[in-house]
Amino acid sequence: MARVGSSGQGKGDVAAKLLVAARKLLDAEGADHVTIRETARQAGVSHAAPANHFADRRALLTALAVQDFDDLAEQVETATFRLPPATPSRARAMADAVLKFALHNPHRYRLLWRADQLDLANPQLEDAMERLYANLLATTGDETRMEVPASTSRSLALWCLVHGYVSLTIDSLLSLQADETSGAPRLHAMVDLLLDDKL
Amino acid sequence: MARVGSSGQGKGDVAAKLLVAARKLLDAEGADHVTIRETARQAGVSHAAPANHFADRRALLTALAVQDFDDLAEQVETATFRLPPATPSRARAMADAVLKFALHNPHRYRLLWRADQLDLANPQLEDAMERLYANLLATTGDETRMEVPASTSRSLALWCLVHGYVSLTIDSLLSLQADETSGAPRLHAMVDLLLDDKL
DNA sequence: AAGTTTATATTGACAATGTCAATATCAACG
DNA sequence: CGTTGATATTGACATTGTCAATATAAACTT
Repeated sequence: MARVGSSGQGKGDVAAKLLVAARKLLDAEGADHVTIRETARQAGVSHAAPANHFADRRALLTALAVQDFDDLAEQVETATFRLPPATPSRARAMADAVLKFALHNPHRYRLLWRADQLDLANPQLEDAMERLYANLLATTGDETRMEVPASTSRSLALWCLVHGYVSLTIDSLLSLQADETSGAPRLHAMVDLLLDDKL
Repeated sequence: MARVGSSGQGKGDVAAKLLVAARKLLDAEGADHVTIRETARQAGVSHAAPANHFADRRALLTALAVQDFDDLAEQVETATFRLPPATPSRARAMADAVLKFALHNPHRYRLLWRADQLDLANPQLEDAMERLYANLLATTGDETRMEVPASTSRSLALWCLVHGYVSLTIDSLLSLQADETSGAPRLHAMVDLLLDDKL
């Protein structure tokens, strides 16, 4: 059984130490460089020890993604919860929060959408994703939760626009000179373009 | 020097055979399963033979991406070139073409944006990307080529919207029930939402 | 024609990885 | 005290990308 807090081991559980090590690797070099063996090395355990806490590499990456989905959801929440729903200013705040998160830690943002590397059936991941989506789709407030009305939704379009822009931006794939430092003004303008005369 | 068509070798150059094998692997299992050794095996050459034609794995994947960028650009062109610029119908046609390409071969579409796996400095890749972007950004026709005006552009917003939707769709990350078979109607509606009262 | 260069192909090796099997350790429990 | 169960370790295996050494054969030079 997993001992609680009995003997004084330096920091915490092995699982926790592994997650810390894996996160450092993710932030430094990206998901592809988060290897089980290097993570174990950084955590100071043998190369097979992680198997007791994470079934395989996918499970380890999924655990990281759960943290990051929650982190992003929280940042979006705190950036928008005070603003009135269905307003351009709230939409801009959401876009800003996502862009800021992704620019600050691109590897984390990329991991969130690497469906091939994650265990999408993981309940914790599902919950964390749902939490984020609940916030994203509540931005324009024209529908409640996951419900998609007849044709489409402003919220969905807004989210796709933001995600597309952010994804391409952090990979420098827009092939457009960025004369603006943060890129946020351009995103603001695009959000306004989508919402103009509609809110 | 590379011999031309001298001796009767079954199909074509080794480089060509490698690309064919690599493409089959890409389509079947995704970029992560396009390994140099398996590609060589499928092409019937030794595991080190590819090194003569592709410097490393990245170069092989880049060669695939060049073909796919060109392919996608061509499909967007043929789907839109007859339609009048700066019209919603042309924008919808562009969106349809991209979505169709991605749904038909998701692994190819994903590869295009895997900046970490591609050699973005490769001139052929740059050309192919530029060709695609020229088409994408000409969809709404409010600017000529790569030129980004003062604030933003409808074209850029349109492209980000389409790319975001398509990316999330092929990875089943929208977490929305798809009661529509193709997903195209929903994308149409979102495109209209962006362009309404502006064209 | 003979010799030399050059491109390309092969074999073999190395370190690294994910994962499995066998074993060891060690605390909790009967 | 002995057993059990969770966890850790070592060792092994197949696979991968890449490099070095070598072989081959065509093309070019003299």
